[in-house]
Amino acid sequence: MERRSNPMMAGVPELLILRLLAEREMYGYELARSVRVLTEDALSLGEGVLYPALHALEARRLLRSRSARVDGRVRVYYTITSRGKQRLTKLTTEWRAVTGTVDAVLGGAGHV
Amino acid sequence: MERRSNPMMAGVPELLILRLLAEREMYGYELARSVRVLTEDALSLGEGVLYPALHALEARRLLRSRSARVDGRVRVYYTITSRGKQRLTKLTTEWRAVTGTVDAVLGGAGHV
DNA sequence: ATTCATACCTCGTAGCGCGATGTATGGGAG
DNA sequence: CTCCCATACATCGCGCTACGAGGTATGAAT
Repeated sequence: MERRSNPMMAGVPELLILRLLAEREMYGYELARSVRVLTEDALSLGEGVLYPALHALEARRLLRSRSARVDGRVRVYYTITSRGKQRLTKLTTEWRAVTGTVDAVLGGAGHV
Repeated sequence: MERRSNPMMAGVPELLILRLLAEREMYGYELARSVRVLTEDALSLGEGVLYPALHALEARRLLRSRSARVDGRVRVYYTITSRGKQRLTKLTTEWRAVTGTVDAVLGGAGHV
């Protein structure tokens, strides 16, 4: 019955996925774990978000995937494409613009 | 035909409205103008976002409103309630947590 | 008489996060 | 040998939200 799903997370999964894959190739489950570890559980990339996001990103050709069997289990490894890198750059710029502007309003209050 | 509606804006309207009204009482149209001016057009609080948001906020008792006729035109002035202030504090904290964590991932890349 | 700024409003669409749920395998505990 | 947990993939449906488009009405300026 927990219905909270923080709207501030909108856009964040795509950004994080692209950013982490820009570093190195990873598989889905590994991405989820990485986010948990990197952010010390401040953010979580749940499976209901992660896998659909990966499929959508691949469909948009921002990622490419390969399957591999490791220790009997199937893993799907994802790599960022050059289009993905461009998208990451654009998203990062947008992110800084939006958050920077909001921060300015939150901070600099009454001077207008 | 412009269908882009930046997902990063999720949660931002509520935050901005509460923040600006914490400063002083304002009416809807004034809020829209204030955001444009304060952010130098970096952000816009369109009417399709603004008015539904104000109504929802009032329904949740985070705002209170009064109507006034000024120069023949009707204006609806909004004031933040104490519950609204609490909500603003909570949202601001959340905002800083999320953006701070994402920034950390964006910046500090490969050290894990 | 027309156009523009002010000032309010609503509707429909589309996008997205997310919990819940499902499948399957390998390893360790009992 | 069985049970459970971690690994590893996946989908579905709900609900929330932003936002363009469209609608009404007034006052001032052209």
